[in-house]
Amino acid sequence: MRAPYGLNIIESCVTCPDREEHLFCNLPRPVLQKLNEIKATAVYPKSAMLFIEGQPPRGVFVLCAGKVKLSTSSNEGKTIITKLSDPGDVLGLNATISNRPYEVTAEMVEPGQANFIARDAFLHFLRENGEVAVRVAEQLSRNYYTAYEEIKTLGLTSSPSEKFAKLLLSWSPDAKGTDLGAAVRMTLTHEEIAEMIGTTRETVSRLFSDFKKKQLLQVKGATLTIHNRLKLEKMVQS
Amino acid sequence: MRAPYGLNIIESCVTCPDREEHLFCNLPRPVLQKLNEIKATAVYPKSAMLFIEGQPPRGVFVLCAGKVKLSTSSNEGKTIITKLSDPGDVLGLNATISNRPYEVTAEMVEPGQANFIARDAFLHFLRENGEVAVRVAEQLSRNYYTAYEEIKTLGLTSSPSEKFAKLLLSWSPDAKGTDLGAAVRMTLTHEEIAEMIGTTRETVSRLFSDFKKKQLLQVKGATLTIHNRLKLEKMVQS
DNA sequence: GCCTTTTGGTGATTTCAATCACACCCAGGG
DNA sequence: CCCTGGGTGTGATTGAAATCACCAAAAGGC
Repeated sequence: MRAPYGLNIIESCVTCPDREEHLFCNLPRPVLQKLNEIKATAVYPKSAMLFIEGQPPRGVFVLCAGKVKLSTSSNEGKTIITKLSDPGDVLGLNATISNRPYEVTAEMVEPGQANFIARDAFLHFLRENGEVAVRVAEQLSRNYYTAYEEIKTLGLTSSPSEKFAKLLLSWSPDAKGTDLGAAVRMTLTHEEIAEMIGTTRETVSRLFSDFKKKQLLQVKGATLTIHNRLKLEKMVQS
Repeated sequence: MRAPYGLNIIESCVTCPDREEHLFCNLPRPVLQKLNEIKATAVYPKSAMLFIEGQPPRGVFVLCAGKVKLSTSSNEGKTIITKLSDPGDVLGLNATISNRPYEVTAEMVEPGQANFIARDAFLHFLRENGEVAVRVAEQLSRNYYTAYEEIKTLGLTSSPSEKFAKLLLSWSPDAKGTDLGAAVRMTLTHEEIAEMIGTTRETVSRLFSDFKKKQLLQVKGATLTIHNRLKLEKMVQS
């Protein structure tokens, strides 16, 4: 069973930007073949939910194309976005491994495609393929580190401006330590940015104004360019 | 090589309160025997540091006795306490598995004892003992969930009073949903509580006053008793 | 026991972001 | 074309917690 426009695990891996980061990249062909047998590919429109926080874990989703927003909400309606996932990411891994409810909601923010692997088949596959199990452990460990970074940001970063600077820097990981202006395509609304740094829409609006005034960045349509990366770096404490 | 006062992995496990939670409990004797061969037991005084945030991972520590405080600091001196570990917990696991620097500082808050297993020996041991590797994956997954809970608390819980209520509830996990007063021994200073819920010492002081006034709790020496658990539960949102 | 140090209590003041309240822009649909 | 609605900019007001500034109480050290 082939994916609608030819994207499946094998092919998506060919284009992985950073192969060691991805669970199923650089596996021997026969193993990939087995993976292809147990996966089911589907296309998702914008705003489709792959899974919702609290649901029992059905299995994992390997994102092939599109962007996914991972978020949690309090029952009062406040929402935090914890991660934006790109193609290659494996979603729902923790819940599937530990058989606990999904801890986040995964929603497509750009239409795309994902391979679904049901829990039973996935666990069975892991048991048969030790090397993949090791990768899963490594991936879990990475997830943990990401979560820990988030804790440090939320717990130790005091001001919204600092968190905002941190976020901007995370968007232009290249040109680290240099003063070169990096251009990033920004698809998020101010509301969503607010949910990423734990503040309000209005504050994000004001932050954009301030940062523009301070010559730190520039916005033209959906393109955000960062001038003065060094100043931004000086703003983040830890 | 026996531990100074007879506590080693095998014996500490006999007293595990919740065995499935612990990495090395209920393993077959020969496996435990191998573990005993590669471990080194040491006694630590109060305030001893097992490891410090940022250090390269030397290995894991299995806590046998005492209490350990895990914390992170910003370079501005602000500190958050992310966890208090009890006997049976494995410390430094993530760093050791993924060969990244320790992400936290582990400091004894009560004098105690721990078994140290050096990284190389530990990884070798895991490779030889698949069943333990699986437990490691499960433990990593649990660590992730704990971290995620922390994120939810930090990101979605607005007021200090709510976080304080949450913390108090986490201290009396028994009598869930009942109105029975639970007594807890409290060894933390207000300063440390502040570091756990991300607020200031003064605010914690005021919270204690408020909660006493509202008949929610009572403090006598180091013993804290919680009345009105139900009201506390109503205070926490998610 | 006394003296130092750490910890805890509480008022007064300040500050910074949330909230409220609009007004504006611009894209898409009928 | 206008009209609707989501997204955005910005002032005014408010409020809750940080900060500052003490003092009191307890815990150790000798």
